[in-house]
Amino acid sequence: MSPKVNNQYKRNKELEILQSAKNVFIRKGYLKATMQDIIVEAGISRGAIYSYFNNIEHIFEELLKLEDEKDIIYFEIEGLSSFWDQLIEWIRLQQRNIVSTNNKFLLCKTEFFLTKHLQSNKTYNPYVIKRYERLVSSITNFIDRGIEKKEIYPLKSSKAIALYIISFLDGLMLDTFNLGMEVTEVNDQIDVVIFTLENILCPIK
Amino acid sequence: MSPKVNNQYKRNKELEILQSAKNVFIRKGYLKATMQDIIVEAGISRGAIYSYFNNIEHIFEELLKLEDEKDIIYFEIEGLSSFWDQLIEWIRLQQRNIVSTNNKFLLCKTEFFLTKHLQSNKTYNPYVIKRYERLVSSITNFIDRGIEKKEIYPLKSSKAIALYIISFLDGLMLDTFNLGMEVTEVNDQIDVVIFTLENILCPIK
DNA sequence: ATTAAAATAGACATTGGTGTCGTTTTTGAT
DNA sequence: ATCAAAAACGACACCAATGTCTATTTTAAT
Repeated sequence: MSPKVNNQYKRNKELEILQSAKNVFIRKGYLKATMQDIIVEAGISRGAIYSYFNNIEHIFEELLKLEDEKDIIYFEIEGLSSFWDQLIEWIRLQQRNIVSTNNKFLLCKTEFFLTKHLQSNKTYNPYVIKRYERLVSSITNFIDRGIEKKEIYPLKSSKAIALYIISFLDGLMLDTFNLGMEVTEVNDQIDVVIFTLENILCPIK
Repeated sequence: MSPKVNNQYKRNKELEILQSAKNVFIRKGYLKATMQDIIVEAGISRGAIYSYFNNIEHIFEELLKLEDEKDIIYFEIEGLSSFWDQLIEWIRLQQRNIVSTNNKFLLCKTEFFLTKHLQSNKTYNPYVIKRYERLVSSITNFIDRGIEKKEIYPLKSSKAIALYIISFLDGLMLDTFNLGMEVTEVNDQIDVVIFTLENILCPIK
């Protein structure tokens, strides 16, 4: 009688596999990546990997969860600076993400959601919706706090403005990925959107 | 001695196959669609289809060309109404496209470009760039005509505004497809973007 | 009606991946 | 050192799709 093996070990191996998988996804995209690829990248055997994950879709979903854990929603941190400064800082952060090359995995996510949805007809993925709504409410609440603190006097509803910002950034991200930042002129566009936000949020001074 | 067969016939068959292919793409998405599917949908033999197209990527590219022929760029038609009315009318058209289900093929295109780019690393697709720039310059020129006619007094460059509009609509399209129009609240967002355009274009009256 | 080229059919070999399963190795409690 | 359970291995049977190739049918000019 002697049941076996460490508990932390399994989790580590799992994370190791997920990291290898991420490399593969970034290199090949979601749909073109194969179990084979991940097996090679992780330097593990077929049998082993299947004892951790059922299939490649499962792996991607676990990876998503993992990334979400890391994902600190910026606006949930109570800011020290003014509303406007914090907003602009966040937009600049997004700008840097769009331009940098580590948006690759972001694009894999887009591919994943897109193809998943294109297959399983008509039904929207509740997980994706939850993610989106979390971001929306985090920005909405941020705007609401700005109103409470009397730093802004928005001319449209907080939520509509939040949704608007997200759409714009998603579109800019997608187009820039497909076309390059020279073609989409990211900086000019960000400049425009900041201008429009000033007009719609009406920050004091 | 007697060479053979009608010439128009071939083209018709080609168009027929492309239409079937489009149905398949809409139903399954680009990457999940197979030659098999198209063969069945078109009710044609394996041998026949391969005498028209080399592979499924080839089919999709031909389909793209075909769709582009149909694609009338709205702004290239000289409008009868005022600048502002014409702009709003176009945005409403986009709004309807986003909400309607025939954005499915639009999403297949996105999937195609995305995965194509995710594979062939780093290099942007010149065809996609051409398409994008055509749209950009068509909107830009439209705005410029508005300026000439003294109907608007924009506070940012025409091109930056054009790019901004496209990004926003692309993002809204993508998110709405993935999440549904109830979640993205399309109408409210369109309302916001029109408001911002009024502030940035400064139409007379 | 004949005929040769073109168009179509569908069987086939091949490829590239999947998930399973029996075997071997490793693990850590005793 | 022993031992049973857990973990890892990798061969394998299977599947779905591809593109090719030979045979058959259709076409329209003669």
